[in-house]
Amino acid sequence: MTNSKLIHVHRGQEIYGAGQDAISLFKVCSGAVILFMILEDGRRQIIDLAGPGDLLHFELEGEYDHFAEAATETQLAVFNGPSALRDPAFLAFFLAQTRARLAMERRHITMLGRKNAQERLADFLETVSECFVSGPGAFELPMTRQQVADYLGLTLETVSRIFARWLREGRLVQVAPGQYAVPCFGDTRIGEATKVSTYLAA
Amino acid sequence: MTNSKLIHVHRGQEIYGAGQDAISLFKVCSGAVILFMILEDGRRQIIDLAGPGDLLHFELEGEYDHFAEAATETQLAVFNGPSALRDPAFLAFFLAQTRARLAMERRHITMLGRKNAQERLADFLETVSECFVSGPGAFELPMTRQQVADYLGLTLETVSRIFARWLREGRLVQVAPGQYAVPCFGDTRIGEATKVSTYLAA
DNA sequence: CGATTTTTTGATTTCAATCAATGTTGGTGG
DNA sequence: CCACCAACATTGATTGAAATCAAAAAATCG
Repeated sequence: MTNSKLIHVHRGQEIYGAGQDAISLFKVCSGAVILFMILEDGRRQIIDLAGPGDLLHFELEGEYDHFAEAATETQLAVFNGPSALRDPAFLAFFLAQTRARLAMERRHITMLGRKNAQERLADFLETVSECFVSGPGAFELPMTRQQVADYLGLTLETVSRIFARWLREGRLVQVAPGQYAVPCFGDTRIGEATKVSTYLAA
Repeated sequence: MTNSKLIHVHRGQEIYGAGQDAISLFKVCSGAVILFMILEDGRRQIIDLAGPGDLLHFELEGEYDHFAEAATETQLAVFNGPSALRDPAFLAFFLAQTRARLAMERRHITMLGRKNAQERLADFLETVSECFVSGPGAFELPMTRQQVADYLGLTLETVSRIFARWLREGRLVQVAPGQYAVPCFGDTRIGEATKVSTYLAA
């Protein structure tokens, strides 16, 4: 059995940063972690949002090239990479996570390169609604407008305006602070196959 | 020893496509391969440009979610994924390639989300100049303007305009069709540490 | 309850997209 | 060998989506 220890990190706390030596692997047990890069002049781009079950990175040696920070109160399992990979079950998990992350990043690249602001936000809310369910048809958005903007390659003003418009038009409903719902969910007139992103950005 | 067979693919020929079953792993021996995704309405985003030594993908089962096409005349080594991975040396290579691809994609995401057109092209030419060397300070660009644009999330007109400006200003020199050089290379007044991308986009 | 952070909203600007020709290059067959 | 065709590239004029600049309003926290 691969052994690990559990740690708790607070909202906003850095887990690791660019330039530091990669020693441990981290798996999210609860909460959410943002992974991001920062350019010399301070521009920030969030690469991914890791939720329960996700590994944060796949480095076994050398330095990190990015940052990891808790977006909410978070529990992490910490592993020693090289020794954990000797466990065939862990290796299989590691490889599966790797493939999932690569696929996620391909989608992210396609989104940033070819989609407009509305499509980006719609895609993002769809992803979040699948990963951070908080009730029937409702989901938690564990990020500020600035963080959403940094994920989508937009400004916080643009994100705020699109949220405002969708809420005004009733495409999106705020059920609690940080919690939203898309009313078309379960609406049989629209059909089960309707994607949230298609509905929102229509 | 992990066994493989060699195949040749012509410029423009598809190697695999989204929806097909992933059976084989491919390693580029010579030439260049573009990896891309296509949206329902035809918008295309190139995810990566694979050169000699690179694996094209890391799927061992299931369907591809993207396309691979030869950008030039290309030689590929084809492996059976599951059996190749039983070779520890191949597994190490596979993991290293995986990490390299993830890092590349993080940079790509950051570029698309936060950099302007000039910075994107400068970054790209820097990457290409390291991977496709064709002489002292010169490099081969194995792609059309449209392909460059599809990699950078721009239009071909925008790419063409920036190329034209840099060539006019002498920041970039065309040494042959499809081959360019950045004159600051080896210019001791600028210093060895000068990055091509910094110089071009300045 | 005051102070700070976060969000909203409005006015204006800007960079790249789009629309529209024109020019070049490379491959093919007469 | 050269003329022609198709793919590729350039260049210009104009538009448009999102960024930027600038306050004001809400939410969060000690």
